[in-house]
Amino acid sequence: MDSKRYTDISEILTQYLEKKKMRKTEERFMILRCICSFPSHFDISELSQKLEEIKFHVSLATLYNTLDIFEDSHIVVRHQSIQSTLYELKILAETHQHLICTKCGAIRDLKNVSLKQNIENLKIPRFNAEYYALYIYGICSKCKYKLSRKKQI
Amino acid sequence: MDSKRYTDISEILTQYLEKKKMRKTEERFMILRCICSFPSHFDISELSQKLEEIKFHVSLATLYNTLDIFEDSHIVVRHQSIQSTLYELKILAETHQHLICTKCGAIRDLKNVSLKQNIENLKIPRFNAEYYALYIYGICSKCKYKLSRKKQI
DNA sequence: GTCAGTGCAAACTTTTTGCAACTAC
DNA sequence: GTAGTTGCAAAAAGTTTGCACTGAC
Repeated sequence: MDSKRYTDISEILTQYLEKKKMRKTEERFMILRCICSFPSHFDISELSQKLEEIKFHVSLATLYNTLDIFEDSHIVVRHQSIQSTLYELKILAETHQHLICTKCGAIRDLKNVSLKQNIENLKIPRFNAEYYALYIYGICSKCKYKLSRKKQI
Repeated sequence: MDSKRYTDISEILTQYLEKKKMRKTEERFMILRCICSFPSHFDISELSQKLEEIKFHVSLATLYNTLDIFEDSHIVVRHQSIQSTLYELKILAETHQHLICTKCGAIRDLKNVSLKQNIENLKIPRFNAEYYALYIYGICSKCKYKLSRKKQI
């Protein structure tokens, strides 16, 4: 687990909970610690599985509830994918754009710094932008390969 | 209903079905005709409702199946929103730049031509880009106004 | 001690599937 | 005629909710 990252982000959570007069439960911090160990996107079932692995049982209701809190406190961002909802640490999501294959649903990250700056520097009237998500849809190389083989047969 | 638009798009569907050796059923063309009458995004239940209104009953299974075909033939694009899946005619979806208020959930469209061109001209290795969606999250002017009034009280 | 937070299971929503009936070709 | 489509209902998958118990404050 990335303990440096966890230390920084847990401070954000602490301040958020204090500001909202919510309780600092063991579950909330353990879930956050677990999320910090994911290198990229994850869904509820992967998170639940990882928590079971370290013998820390949390109910589904609590996971959903906690991720709503993390989303509201801008610790994670939510991506709606075809199968289920994916989450990602916001600090990771800020550095990239998403490539989504419309055949298999796989998500890849694209890092284009100038595009990132272009979007962040947009002047939008009557709107306070906080963060963004760019999804580029298409066919990944694996599926393209499969499709081209199908045609040959 | 926009019959000019329907005439053009039904031609795309006809060619797609012939190419794939699939049947040109009444349902498929009536669903397309109905979709052409939506000015913007719609979901399955809105589409179903609109079809009932014109006394053309179609089962849910057929609607889902048909929209998969329309997506594959690039007639519609799919947006995963929090509540349910939204669809939109691809020709309407020229601007995929959405502003989403994190307080009230309102969606506004942003038209920034240079950003659009920037994204469309991206060179992405091992990925065939087809279309994109940019979601910028933040606070809309209405909610900002409400928040500022709250603080005064 | 109090009430927000949690666990569990049931409920709910959206989407998919199996199968019989139908129809475009 | 036949195989692709459709309708219907049941099933599956993901998420939310109700309620009793627990523990942070």
